[in-house]
Amino acid sequence: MDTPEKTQIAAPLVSAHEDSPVFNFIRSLSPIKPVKSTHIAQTFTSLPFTALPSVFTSPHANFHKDPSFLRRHQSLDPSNPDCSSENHNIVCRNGDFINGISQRSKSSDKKVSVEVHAEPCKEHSDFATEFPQTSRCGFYNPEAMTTCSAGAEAAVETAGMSTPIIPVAVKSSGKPLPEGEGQQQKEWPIDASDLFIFSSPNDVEAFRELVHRSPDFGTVCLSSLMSRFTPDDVSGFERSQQVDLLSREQQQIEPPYPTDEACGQKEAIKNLDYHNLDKFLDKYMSIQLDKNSHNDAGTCVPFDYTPVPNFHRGLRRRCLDFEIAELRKLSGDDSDYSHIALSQHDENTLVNDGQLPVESEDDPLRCTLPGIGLHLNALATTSNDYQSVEHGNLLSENQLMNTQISSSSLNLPNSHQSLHESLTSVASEDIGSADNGVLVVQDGSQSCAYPDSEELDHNSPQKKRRKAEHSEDTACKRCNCKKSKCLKLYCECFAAGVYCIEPCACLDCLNKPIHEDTVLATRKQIESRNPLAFAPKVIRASDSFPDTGDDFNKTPASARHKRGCNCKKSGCLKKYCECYQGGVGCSFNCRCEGCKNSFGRKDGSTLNGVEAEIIDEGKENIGKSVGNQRSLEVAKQRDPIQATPSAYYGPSIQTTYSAKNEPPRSTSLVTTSSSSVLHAGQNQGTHKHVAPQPEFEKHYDDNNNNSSNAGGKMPEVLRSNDTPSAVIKTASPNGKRVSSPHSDFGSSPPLRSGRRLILKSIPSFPSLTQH
DNA sequence: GAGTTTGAAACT
DNA sequence: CAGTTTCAAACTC
Repeated sequence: MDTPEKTQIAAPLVSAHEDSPVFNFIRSLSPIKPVKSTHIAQTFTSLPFTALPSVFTSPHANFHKDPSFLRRHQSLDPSNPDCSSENHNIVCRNGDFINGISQRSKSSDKKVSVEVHAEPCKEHSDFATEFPQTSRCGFYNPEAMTTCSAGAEAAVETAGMSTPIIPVAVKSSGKPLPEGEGQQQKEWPIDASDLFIFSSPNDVEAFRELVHRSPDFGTVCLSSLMSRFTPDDVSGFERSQQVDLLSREQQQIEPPYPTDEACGQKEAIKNLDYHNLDKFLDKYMSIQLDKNSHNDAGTCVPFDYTPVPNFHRGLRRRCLDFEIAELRKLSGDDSDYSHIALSQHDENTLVNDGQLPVESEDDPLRCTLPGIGLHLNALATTSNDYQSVEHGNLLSENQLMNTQISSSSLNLPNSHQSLHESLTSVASEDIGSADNGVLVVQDGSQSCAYPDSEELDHNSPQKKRRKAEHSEDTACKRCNCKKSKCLKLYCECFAAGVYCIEPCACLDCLNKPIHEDTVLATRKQIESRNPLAFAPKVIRASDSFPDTGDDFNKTPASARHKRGCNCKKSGCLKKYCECYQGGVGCSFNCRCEGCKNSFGRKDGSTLNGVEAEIIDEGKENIGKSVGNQRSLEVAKQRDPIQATPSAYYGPSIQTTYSAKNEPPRSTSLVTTSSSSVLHAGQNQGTHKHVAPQPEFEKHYDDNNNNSSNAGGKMPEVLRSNDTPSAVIKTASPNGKRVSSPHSDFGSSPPLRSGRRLILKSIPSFPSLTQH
C-alpha cells in the first residue's frame, strides 16, 4: 500500500506548513495541480470561506464534493504539498482541506490525513466558483444536500447551480444490509464511499475487512459523529436533509456526513473508533489520526459546526432589513433575506464587531451589506470598527466578503460595533429559532434590542425607556407610534432605518418586513425630500478616527448633531433636545434658546460638563468682555487636549449646517463639507489633527471680529473658501471618515456667505433606493 | 398609567 | 421660508 507512505510523508508537511499563507502561496505555484487552481483560486478567493462551517451543508455530497473542495482548496492552497497527482488523479489529505477551510483547525495538533482519490471534476471550476454558496447553504439549503447514493456519482444542486459530479474511485460495499435494499449496505455508518475515497481496491478491501471484524465499529463511529452535533444542528440538518435522511433511513443507511465539508470529514474522523480506525488507517488508508487531537473533537474551530451554523442561522437583525430588502430587490432574489444577518457571521473576527459578516448563504450580494441597515444613528459614529473590519478581512479569506461589504457599505463603520453587540446577544438567542425570515428577523431585532431577559416586558414604558437608554448604543430602537404607522420620521424605528419589532408598542405599524415595499417607498419619498433624513442625527467624531490616536476625539464635544436643535424651553438640558439626547453639545447649527447643554453650549462656551465649568470659570475670570475664543483659550490652557476638541471640532463640525441661513437639509451643502472633510481626512495623516489648533484659534478670533458672519459665531475657517481641507483638517480629526450619501465631492461650491457646511462622518446612508 | 410638555417632522 | 399642525418621545404627577 503506497497510500500510507504518502500520507506519512505528506502529513508532516501539512502539519508544519499548512497554515502558512506563504506555504499556501507556494503550493499554489506547485506544478502538481490536478485541478486548475488558478481559475478556481480566483473564484474561491473571492468567496467567503466561512461558509464551510455549515456542518450539515451537504453531508452526502460532501465527499463527492470534497474533491472539488480540495481542488478549490488547492486553488487557495494550490500548492498543497499534500496533494499530489502521483498515483491518483487527486490525492489529498483531510488535513489539506482542513487547512484550506480554516486556519483554526491548524491550531490543533491533530493531524488528520485522509487520502482521497477523486477523479477530476469536469465542472470543478464552476463548482469551485459556486462552492462557497453551496457550502454556505448549510442548513438553509436543503438542495445542497444530496444523497450519497450507491452510485459513483452524486450531484449537488444548490440554488440554480449544480455542483460537479465527482465519482469516487472506489465505493465500499461493506457488509450487507439486513434489508439488502439498495446497493449500499449498512455496514459501517460511514460508508467508505462517503467518507473515504480509496485509492485502490486493496484499500477498500482492507477497509471492509476492518468493518467486518468490528461489527460495532460503524455504529460507534456514527454515534460518536452524531453526538458531536447539537440538537439544533441535527434539527437543522434534518430539516434540510429530511428527504435524504428519510431515504437513507429507509435504506438503513446512516448519513455519512453530518458534518460539513472538510470539517465534517475531520470531525468524522476524529470521532471514529480510534482503536480500530487508527489501525486501519495507519495500515490501509493513509489516514493518520493524532489521538491527541481527539480532545479537540468538537472543537473544530474553523469548521466549528455547532456554533457557526446556529449563529448564522440565528442571526437576524431587523436593522438590516431595509437594506436587505433593497438588496433583495436589486438582486431580484425573492428568497428569504432574513439570513442576510448571517453576513455578520464572523463578527468576532471582524472586530470587535461584527456587525459584519461574511457569509451569506445563497446570495453573496446579501452579504455585501453587513453594515447597512444598522441603527443608523449609531452607525454614524465610528470608523474604528470599520477599519478593524478591514483588517480582519485581510486576515482571512473567509472574511473577504466582509471586506467587500465593509468597503462597499458606504462607510458605515460603526455598524460593526453595534452590530457586534447586537449579534452577540442575538447569536445566542436566535439559535434554534425558526428560519422564517420575518419572524427571525424580528426575533433578532428583539434580541438586539433586548439582550436582557428582563426586557422581555416590552410593554412597560419605563422599561422601554430604560431599555432604550441601555440599548441606545446598540442601535436598536423601539417606538410607540400611534398614528404615523411607523412610516414617518416620528417613528424612531423607522428613522433609525430599522423595522419595528415586537417590543414596539406601535399601532397599525407598517414598518415591518411584510410591508417592506411600503417601507421602502416611504423611505424613498422621505429621502427624496431630505437625503439625510435617515442619516445619523449625531455625528460622532470621536469614533471616526480610531487610528488617529489622539484624545481630541474623545470628548462629547467632538460629536455634533447634524442639524442642531431648536429647543426653546428645555434649555437643551433634557432629552427633548436631540443634541443633549445624543450626548453631544449644541453647535452653531443649533437654533436653541437659552442653551445650557451640558455637553457643550451652542455658543461654544461649554465643551462638556467639566469643560463648561472650566470655561465658565475662565469667563468669569477673564471678564464678559472676553469673547468665547478667550474662554476656549483658557479652557485649552487648562486642558488643551480636552478643550481643543470641543472648542475647535465642535464648531467646525457643527457648522455642517448653517444655523439659519443654511437649510439643514441641503444636500449640496453637506456634500461640500463632506468632500472637504473627506479629502482632508483621507489624504492627511492623523497627526495633522493636532497642529491646527493655533490656526483655528486664529480663525476663530478673526471670526469673532467679524460680526457679519452668522451672528459672529462662525469661525472664519469654516467660512473661508481658501483651504477647506486645511480648515477641515484643523477642525476635524475625523475628516477622513466623512462620507456623504450623495457625494459630489469636490464639486460642491462653497456655501453662501462663504460658510462651509461640514457634515462629518455622516455615514453614507444605505441607499435602499437606487437613485 | 394618564396627562402634559416639548420639539422634531410634516404640512401648508 | 415661515408658520402651523401633527406626532411621539420625554417628562411629570
